[in-house]
Amino acid sequence: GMIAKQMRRLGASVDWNRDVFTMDPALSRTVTEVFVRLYQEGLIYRGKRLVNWDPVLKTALSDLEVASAEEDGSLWHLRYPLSDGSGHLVVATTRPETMFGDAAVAVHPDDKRYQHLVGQKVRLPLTDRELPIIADEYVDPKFGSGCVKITPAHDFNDYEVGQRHGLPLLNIMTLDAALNDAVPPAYRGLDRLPARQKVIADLEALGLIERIEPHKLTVPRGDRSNAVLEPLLTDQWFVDIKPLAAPAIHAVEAGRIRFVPASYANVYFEWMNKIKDWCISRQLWWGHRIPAWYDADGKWYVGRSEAEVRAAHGIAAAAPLRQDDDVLDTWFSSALWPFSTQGWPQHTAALKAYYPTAVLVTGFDIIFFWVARMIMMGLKFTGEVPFRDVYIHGLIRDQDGQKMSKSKGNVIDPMDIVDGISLDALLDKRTTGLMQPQMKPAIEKATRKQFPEGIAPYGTDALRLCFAKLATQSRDLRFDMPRVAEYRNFCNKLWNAARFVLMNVEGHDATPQGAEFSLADRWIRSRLSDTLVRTEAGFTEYRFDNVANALYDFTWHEFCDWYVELAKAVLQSDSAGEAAKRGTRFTLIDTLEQLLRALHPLAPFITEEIWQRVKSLAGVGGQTIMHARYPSAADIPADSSAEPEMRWVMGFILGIRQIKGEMDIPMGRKLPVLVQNASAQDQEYLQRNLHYLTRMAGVEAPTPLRSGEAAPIAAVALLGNLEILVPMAGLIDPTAELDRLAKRHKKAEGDLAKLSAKLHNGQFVRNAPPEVVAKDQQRVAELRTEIAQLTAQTERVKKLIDP
RNA sequence: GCGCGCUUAGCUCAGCGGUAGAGCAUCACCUUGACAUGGUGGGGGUCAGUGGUUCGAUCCCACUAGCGCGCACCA
Repeated sequence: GMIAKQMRRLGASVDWNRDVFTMDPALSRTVTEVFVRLYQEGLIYRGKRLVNWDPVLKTALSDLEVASAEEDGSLWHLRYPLSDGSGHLVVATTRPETMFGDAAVAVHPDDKRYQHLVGQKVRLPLTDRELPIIADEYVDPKFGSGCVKITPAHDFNDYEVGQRHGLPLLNIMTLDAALNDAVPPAYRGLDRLPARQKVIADLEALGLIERIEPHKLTVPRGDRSNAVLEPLLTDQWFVDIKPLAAPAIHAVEAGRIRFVPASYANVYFEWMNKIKDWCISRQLWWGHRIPAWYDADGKWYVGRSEAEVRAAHGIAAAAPLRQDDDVLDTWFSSALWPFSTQGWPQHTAALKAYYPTAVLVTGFDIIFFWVARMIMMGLKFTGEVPFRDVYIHGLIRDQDGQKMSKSKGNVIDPMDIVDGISLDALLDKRTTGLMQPQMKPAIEKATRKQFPEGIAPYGTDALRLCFAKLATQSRDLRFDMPRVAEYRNFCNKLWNAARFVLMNVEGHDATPQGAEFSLADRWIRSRLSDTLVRTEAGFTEYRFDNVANALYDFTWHEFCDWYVELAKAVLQSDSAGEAAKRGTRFTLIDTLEQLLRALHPLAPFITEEIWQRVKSLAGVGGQTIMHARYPSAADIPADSSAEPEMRWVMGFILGIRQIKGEMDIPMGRKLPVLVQNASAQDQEYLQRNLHYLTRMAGVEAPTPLRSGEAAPIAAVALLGNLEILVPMAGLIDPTAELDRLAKRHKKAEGDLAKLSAKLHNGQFVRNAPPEVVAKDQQRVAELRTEIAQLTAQTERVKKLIDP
């Protein structure tokens, strides 16, 4: 329920009518059906096998649920006396307590030290048993003593050796991992660890311990209980997985399923090629029960129901049948999800429509648990892959790169970012119901430090935009609250931009027919077109970070920073005609409306809210933005003349702003400006865009310097060959201006030195593509002009200081 | 042991053969009629190290160092 609520609050647009639960009757029937079919084909079998046993949860686990970690232990070298009394063999072990389950001692067949002993016997200390000495390639002669005790019922490798040599399986443990009645009375009932102490002590007393050395060993623990697992011989159900894995491997090899990023296919192949049979039975009370029934003799029958079993095997109603108490591994039913949810085994319309799906979006941590098994089961039971693309996103970690977990107390509930949470409530949330209550003070301290005032409310859109931005190809994503704030601010920016647009369009004529479109109008459309090219590419490539960036940059740095400001020059001008104002109003509302649709998948709530007020003004119909078409670059041609002219306008404005900024001249202060060296195009651009330049740069109308007229002492901005002069009298500190010039001069000289060295290299000129060489040559020419201008300017300013 | 990933500005991360980018942080200026959750401008990087390929390497290759992950595992 909580997860469903989170999904709704996060604006997931899923079909809630199809909400189902794995243990719903329909899905349970699918589970049973699959089990029965696999059993009938011989792909599910039951048997006494060595499995990973969790002695705390008292259930079998699959290999995937085992988390191994290196821990410190000891390697005990034990003396096993030879039966003929001629001495002893030394075996090395990390598990001395399992000696009661030994069935042999093994040496390598080529090991000269022990070859002569193969076939003889040793006496197992503390017991009255004798063990054969066998030869097996499994033994590494260089490790330990080169002799290994073989305990087939308590070690996976020893099990294999035992199978090869026909050794007996001696189970010495109970389900609690205590020693059972198969061991000498003195050890019975002891847990394995106390038992180990006692065995060591007793062997020591008998002088049967050669030596003990410290040893690092990998200890398998249950991923839920953290208990040390025991390989234990129990009756379990297994899936014979290789016949299912082969087609699943092929489907990915053949490209019928594509992993994104592609490197995850290797992870998949690595596991699938070495896959082992899947233990699917669990000794838990929660889950799908195994559809197998036992008669009084312990013989089992698999079927869809007890009635079917009785009918199929002619078992009288009076004869007792007992259903298997075990349940299935939860991933067994999960593996069927793509088709169990669509009504399989019936050939439903839903199955036809929604299987396979286009994409599975998931985390890398469940590629084996879930993705691989869905592929195997999907292919097996429908003959088709369950999905075409597997998009693997990274795992959100905390600000220190730690995986979020309840026990670490570093979990952040997305709802607490959306709604905000007080420190007290957050502390409460993180410290109640802890498995390890002793962690509470540390968690409290860390939480207080990180969120001294709790978490502010940021809203769903900010969180979603932030996650999109974080969705790079990397597999760990550090969560960073300032990143959410960044997008909260973005939403605020968008909101205010929309206010501006509405304020200027509501109650005015914004129809495009017969309107005049300014340079800025044409330019912003062209930029929108380019932005949509980028969002389309981002969605296609599953690069949602690129989508978020493209929309962020367009909204903030093109639409707000430039276009809205340029639009003011038209809308607030007395000289601009109605047709021009109409063109700008239309472009404002139209661009905003398309931008909202472009942003909607990432920020569903704010875009809907604004769109409802914008749509009619933009002449767009529809009930909800959710059903509006995503805007397409194909509908908006790029404008190849507006872009360069606008770049010139921006260059002009930025040049003057830089002078003002560095000289600490308030932007509001109108400055007189002269231009020099203007080309025909510069003059044309200048004339056409005076209204933009004066407003955005905060200058009076720039006047061209007449030929022959002496330039006043001025700060200079360069735009190609054009020199923009800001007279310094009374405004600019000449020393500061010299610093500024020197800085730019140094940079230009550095660039020039690098480039000319490159161009003097004959190899470069001969081998590099001509356009690269031409570009560098042009750049060198520009730099030379710039340096000449800067040098001349520096001289002029110097004279001012020291005439 | 096998496989994979990472190392770019103080922080979090893009870029990945042809003049180093963003956000945050930082400094200066700005109560400008959408927005101070803001505006304008600035400072800040020998792109982990070494070698190779190339006219040219942050980008490709090899090795080294550090960090991390997965799988397997020597009793």
